[in-house]
Amino acid sequence: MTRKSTAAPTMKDVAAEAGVALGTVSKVFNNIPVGEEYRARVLDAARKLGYQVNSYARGLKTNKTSTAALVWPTLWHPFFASLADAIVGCLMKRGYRTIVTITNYDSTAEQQCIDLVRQNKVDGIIALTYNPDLDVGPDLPFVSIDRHFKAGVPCVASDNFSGGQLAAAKLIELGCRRLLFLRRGSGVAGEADKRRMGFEAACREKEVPFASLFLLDEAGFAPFDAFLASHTHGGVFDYDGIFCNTDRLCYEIQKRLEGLGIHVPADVQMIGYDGIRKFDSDELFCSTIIQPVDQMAQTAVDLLLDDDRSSLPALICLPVRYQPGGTTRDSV
Amino acid sequence: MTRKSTAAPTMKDVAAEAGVALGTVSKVFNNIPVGEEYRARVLDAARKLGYQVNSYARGLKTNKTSTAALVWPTLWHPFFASLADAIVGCLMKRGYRTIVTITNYDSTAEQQCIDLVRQNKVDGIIALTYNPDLDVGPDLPFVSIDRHFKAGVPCVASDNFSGGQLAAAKLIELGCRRLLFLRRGSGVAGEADKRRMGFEAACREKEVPFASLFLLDEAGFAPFDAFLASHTHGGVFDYDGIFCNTDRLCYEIQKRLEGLGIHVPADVQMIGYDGIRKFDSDELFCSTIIQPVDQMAQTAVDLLLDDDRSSLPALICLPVRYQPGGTTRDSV
DNA sequence: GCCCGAGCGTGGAACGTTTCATGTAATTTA
DNA sequence: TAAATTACATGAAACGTTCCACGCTCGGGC
Repeated sequence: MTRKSTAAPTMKDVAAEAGVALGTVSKVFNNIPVGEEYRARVLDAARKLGYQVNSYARGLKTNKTSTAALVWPTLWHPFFASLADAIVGCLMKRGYRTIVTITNYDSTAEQQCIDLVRQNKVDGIIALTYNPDLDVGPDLPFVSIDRHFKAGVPCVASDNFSGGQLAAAKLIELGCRRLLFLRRGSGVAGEADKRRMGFEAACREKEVPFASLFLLDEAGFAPFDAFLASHTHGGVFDYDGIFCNTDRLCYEIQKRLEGLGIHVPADVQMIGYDGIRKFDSDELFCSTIIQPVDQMAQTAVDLLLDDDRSSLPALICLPVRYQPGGTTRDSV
Repeated sequence: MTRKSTAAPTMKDVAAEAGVALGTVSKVFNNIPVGEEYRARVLDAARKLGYQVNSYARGLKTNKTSTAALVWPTLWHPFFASLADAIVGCLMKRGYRTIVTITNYDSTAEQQCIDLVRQNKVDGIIALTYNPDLDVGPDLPFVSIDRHFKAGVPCVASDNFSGGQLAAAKLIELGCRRLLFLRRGSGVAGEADKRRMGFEAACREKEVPFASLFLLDEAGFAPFDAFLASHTHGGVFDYDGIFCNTDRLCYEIQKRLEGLGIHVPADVQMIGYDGIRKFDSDELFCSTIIQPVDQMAQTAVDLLLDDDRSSLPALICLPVRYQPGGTTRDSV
């Protein structure tokens, strides 16, 4: 009787059952060449005993865990959820499991999650964070999504600048004469603000008048309402094209405009950013700049797992595309 | 020189640095009483060296991993995403990390994921699956969401039967004279079909005529279109109330009806099921029966982690509630 | 027919913890 | 004051792997 029947069988049990040495069993489960005769005996014994490799013992010994961690703001929001889904899928395809931690957009929680998963000896971390001076620690592959750190941390993002340009160009092409950019938050650094910069660059180039408005979180929609009031003359809003830096904001602003009797896209045309779809159908919430979610996920995973981490790019911008979705006059 | 400076420090290093025995360091990190003097020395040394417990060594020794696994169909769909988000949050609060695996609704993948995470020595599994005869294996806490297995596997679900009753009662209360139930798929066993059973029970009780229609996946909307055609007389659809077993289906059917010039809620009132919201705002897609997502998550986690697994309930039904969302005439 | 090398299975050390039996010093009891 | 008891730090064994040095066997070359 090698061990109590309730405990999980170990390699030692398999070795005894198969009549081979411990090292031979190990080789079989690591795909290291072993005589056919032996391999068969080991596999039979393993099947008979219901043996499974203990990944904790393996992780202790090898310092490799086949586990990556995701440090994520939320799974609630469809954009983050779809990106998380794609990343988990890519990691699974490469034989990695994924530990998911959720920060709720909180800087402190972000640091805690990173410390926590580091302690867990994961092989790498993919994070989407808001804390600009996060300590990602040494010696562990780290890929950031959509946030560009100073340190040697590679960042995968959609081409925000081009996306902003594209949105402005589309609105102009569709006949708008005066454009408005809207976003939440205040930071003018980092990836997020490149959408505005691209937008403004395109407006300047085409000599179309524009304004940019930041909606601070604490102020709600008050700044927008004020802007709307002060730029409405004779019941007509001066601006006939709006680019919002997320689909969500676009949707909210649209509802606000409709509530005031301003029709979209008849009176004002609008474009959002992200490419969020209703349920998992094809239908968009608004005309939008679509982020290449699958490609971003694939790129992030490749960057995280691939060997040559000595020469990592600082920033990878992936191409975006425009698609009409009901808030512009090109919608079918 | 205790060890190369590039490798992570171990308890042995901390013990040497603090001038105490290995066992003492272990006690400190397990909150086992230790003299104040010693505790302080150990904590100082650990801080100085940047020591962190190696959870793989600990897991190997204790056979406890502080890790749970989620076997999930997708993170794409907002209902599943929000439930996953809530579960991960509950687990984090209790000091557990979560490994997420994604099955894409595939029965084979479901079994593979379960085998995979079992091999990983997780402390428990929470799953939302479609394969009715999944082998969940022995000796590992397992909680199923929304799917009731035969075996001793506890299931957490919303009160589907009451939800169906509630939907029918609401439609009748709002003036509907003839009701239709719609769902995808075919299985008449399990939790999913209880929504129909509750619906039909309420219709019978109140003596309101009704029909139930199953939309097989391969047939698309053809069965519905046929039903619609054969029950439309003089341009008027016989049925003035529809209960769909998901918000998604409700939304799709609504669009289909509107496309045919049948107005919701003026001509037909509709109620869905799930309580999905647009983005993370409060706005619903349709009038709906809301599942108590947070409570389901909390219950599942409690069930998974709490000690007394000898007397587990087979099924826990959590209360649902109705909320108008634009597809019924009680919407504001 | 002998020797050398290739090929391959063997057994043990090591990974970083936890835990338990052991030993020592401090405190209490008669 | 001596013995008994408590309190607590100690160090080694064990958890289930991986991996390397070792040694056995077999075959080819001269």
